[in-house]
Amino acid sequence: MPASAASQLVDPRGATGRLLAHYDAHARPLPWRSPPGSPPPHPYLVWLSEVMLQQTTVASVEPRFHRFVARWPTLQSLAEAPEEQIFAEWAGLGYYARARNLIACARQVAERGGFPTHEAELRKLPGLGAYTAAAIAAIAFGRRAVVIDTNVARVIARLHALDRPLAALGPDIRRLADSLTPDDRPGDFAQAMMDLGATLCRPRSPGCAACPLSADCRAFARGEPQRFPAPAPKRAPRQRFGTAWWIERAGSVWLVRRPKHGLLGGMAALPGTEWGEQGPPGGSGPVIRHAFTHFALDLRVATASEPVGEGWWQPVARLGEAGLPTLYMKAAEAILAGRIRDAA
DNA sequence: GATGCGTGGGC
DNA sequence: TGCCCAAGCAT
Repeated sequence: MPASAASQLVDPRGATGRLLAHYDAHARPLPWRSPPGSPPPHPYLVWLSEVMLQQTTVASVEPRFHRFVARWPTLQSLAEAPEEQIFAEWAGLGYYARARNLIACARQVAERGGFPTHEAELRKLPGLGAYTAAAIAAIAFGRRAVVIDTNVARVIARLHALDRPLAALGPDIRRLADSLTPDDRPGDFAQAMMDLGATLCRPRSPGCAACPLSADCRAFARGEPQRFPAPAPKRAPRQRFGTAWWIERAGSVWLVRRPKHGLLGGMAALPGTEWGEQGPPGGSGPVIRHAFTHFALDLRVATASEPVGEGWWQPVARLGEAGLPTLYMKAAEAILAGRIRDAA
């Protein structure tokens, strides 16, 4: 790929060199990362961490990554693990399609005897999109790949003072990121850009005084770098209502598994009604308020006596092992907290 | 290109 | 408290 006209605006080698020097001195030590300039981590660890990090913060991922690796130290062990155990280990991390794709990907890769080492082949695996395929190619295999996540996109938008929303900047961001990406150390470069976005070039209150790219940055030169790029337009929040059933016998509660696809797909759950726009539902029992990305849910947790649908009895004392998503953990906690209050 | 898909933390 | 945001992907 030839250097684009953008290289007249930002000197690729100069800016890239300053960025990598800053990374060599300030790279955050992370459990899935090897120090700058050293051999890369095992592709299994790069893949696992990258999938966990999709739309999820480092702070949330760290403890979960340790647990996953302790339980399934190799790709082969993960590929052979029962699905329910993997779902349970993922519970609370969110975006559960990632767990489904993780399982499918592990099995495919085990079958073929290892990860492909080129971006285009990685891109075909379940759960690996443009970002993750490029990140694994660069970080695990040292391939030159244009790695663009939300951090990189924001850094690029500020370097060039692009003030439209990121959704409208895709092709521009890609071209400019390409022109900045070096042939050497592409993995370190990608991680350096992401570190920069996470620690200095933050969405709000960017730390330009310590930034190795401030001399290259048009947004900095204009002042108010936090104005770039423009925020995404907001969507009107929606409200839904539903009822879940707490069915308990002899110290166990009746759980079901949600359908494979859609919201919380494949995860353990309390049985309940569909969630609709009409409400709030009648009946008695605590109401849980839970904010999903695209709607808010008021869920009444009502007690019932007869098991509903296919499911299993889960001992209440071991509810934590059931792998319930956060919504249902909150529902269970509301029931159990009410019980403690009643006893007092 | 837009929409559906979780959750926790920061301010 | 409410809002914004996070190492995105699939359709």
